Amino acid sequence: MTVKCHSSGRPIRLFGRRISKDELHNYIKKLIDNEEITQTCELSKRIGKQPRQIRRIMIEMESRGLIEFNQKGRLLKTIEKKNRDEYEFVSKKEFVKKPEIQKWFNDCILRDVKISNIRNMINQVKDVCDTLKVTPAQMIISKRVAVEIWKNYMIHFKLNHPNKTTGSRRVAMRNFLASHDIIFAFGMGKQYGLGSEHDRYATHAGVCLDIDSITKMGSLMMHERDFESYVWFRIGLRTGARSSAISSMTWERINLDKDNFWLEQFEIKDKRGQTHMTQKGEWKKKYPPEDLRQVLLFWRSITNNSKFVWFEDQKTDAENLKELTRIRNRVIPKLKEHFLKIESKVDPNTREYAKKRIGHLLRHTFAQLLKNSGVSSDKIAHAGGWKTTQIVDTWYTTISEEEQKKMKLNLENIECISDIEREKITERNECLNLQVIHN
DNA sequence: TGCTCCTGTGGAAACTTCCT
DNA sequence: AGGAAGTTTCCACAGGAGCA
Repeated sequence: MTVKCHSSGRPIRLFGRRISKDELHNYIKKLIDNEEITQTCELSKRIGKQPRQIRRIMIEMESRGLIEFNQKGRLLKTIEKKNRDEYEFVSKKEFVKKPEIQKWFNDCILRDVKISNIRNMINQVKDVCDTLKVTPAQMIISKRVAVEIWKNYMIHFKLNHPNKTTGSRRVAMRNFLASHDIIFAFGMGKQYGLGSEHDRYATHAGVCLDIDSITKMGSLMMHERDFESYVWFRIGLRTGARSSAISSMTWERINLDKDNFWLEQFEIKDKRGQTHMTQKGEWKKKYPPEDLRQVLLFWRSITNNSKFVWFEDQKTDAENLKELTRIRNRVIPKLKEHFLKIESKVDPNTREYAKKRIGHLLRHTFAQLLKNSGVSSDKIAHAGGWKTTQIVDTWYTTISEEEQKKMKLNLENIECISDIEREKITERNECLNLQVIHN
C-alpha cells in the first residue's frame, strides 16, 4: 500500500519542506557517498525519519540502481570505509584516549602496523595496567620503573597461567615502551624478561600426514559428498598454500590447459607491493601435477562462480574479504571433523598439530613429503613460496627417518677403521663364535 | 682485519579459539 | 557474528665464532 502511494509520486516532506521522491533519493545518496553513512539508523537520525521508513526508501533506491546491497541486503561498504571504521572503533576506547597510548597508537599507524595487530597489542598492555592497577603514564616514568612493573606482571601472569605463551605480551610491551624512548640494546631485553624469543621454537617441524591418511581422508570426503572440503584439501596438499591464499584464488589466474597447467595464488603474509582485493602481498605461480587439474575441472563443473573459485563475486573488496573468512570458517572445521575420524592412525605430534591447525597442516605436509622424496630445501622453498630455506628447515621439515637410515648405509660403505681395530674386531667375533659352539 | 657461516633476536603478520 | 585473547609463522639482520 505504501509502495503504491509512493509510486503515485506524492511529495514527501524533508525537514518540513515538500520535495519529490527523486530529490529525497538524491539527498540520501549524497549522505551515503559523501559522508559514508552506511547504517540505516544513522541515516534515520540525519533525516529525521523512522529507520523502518528509511529502510523502505533504501530498497526503492536499490531497485532503481542508485545504491547497491550485499547478499544480506545491507549497503555495500568500501574497504576504505571499513578501515576507517576500525580505526575509529579503536581510537574511541577509553584506554586508547590516554595520551601515552594515543602516542603509541599514532606511532603504529605511522609504521603501517595493521589495525588488528595494533588492537591486539593495546589490549595486551591494557592487561598489564588492569592487573597491577597502574596507569600507562606510571609505567613510563623511567626504564627502571617500567622493568619493575613488567617483572611483577610476569610473575603474576606465570603463576596464574603457567601454560600460556608470553611472546606477544613481551613484544607488545617493548613496542609500547619504545614509543616512549624506553629501549633495550640488542639482546638485552632478555635480561628483564622482555626478550623476543619464541615460546615454542619450531616444535612442529616435521608434522606430516602420511599417504595412507591422506587417501583415507580424501575417500571420507568424497563418500560424504563434501566436495568443497575435498577440493580445498587437494589444493592445499598440491600447492602448499596458506588458507588465505587458497580462499582468494580466482579462475582467471588458473590455466587449465592440459599441456600448460599452472595456477597463481596470492600470499599476504609478506607485503611485497602487489595488491589483490586491496591486500598487499605477492602472486606465486605454481605448477601442480595433473591430478589437481582434474580436481579443478571437476570443481568448476559443479559450481557457477565466474570470478572466484570459492564464492560469488560480492561486488566490493570489503565484501569479498568477508567471504574469504566465511569460506575458511566453513571448510577448516569440516577438515578437522574428517581428520578426527582417522586420527588414531597418525603420529602423536601430527595429531596434536592437526587438532589445532588442520589448514596449515596441509602446508607442512606439502613440504615434508617433498623433503622425504629427496627434493632439496631451496626447491621446496621456491615451490612453497618461502623467501629462504631457513623457514623450510627450521619450522617445517626434518630429515626423515628413511633418509637417516640411507645415510647410515652410506657411512658404512666409507672405510675409516684402522688395521689394529679391524684385527681386534675379528678376534672378538671369533671368540663369540667359539662361545656359541661350546654352549 | 675482514670474510663467511650460523644462530639468536626483534617485530609483526596470520591465524585459531574463546567469549559474549 | 564479531571482538578479545592466545598461538604459530615468517623475514631479515645483528653479531659472535671460526678462519685466513
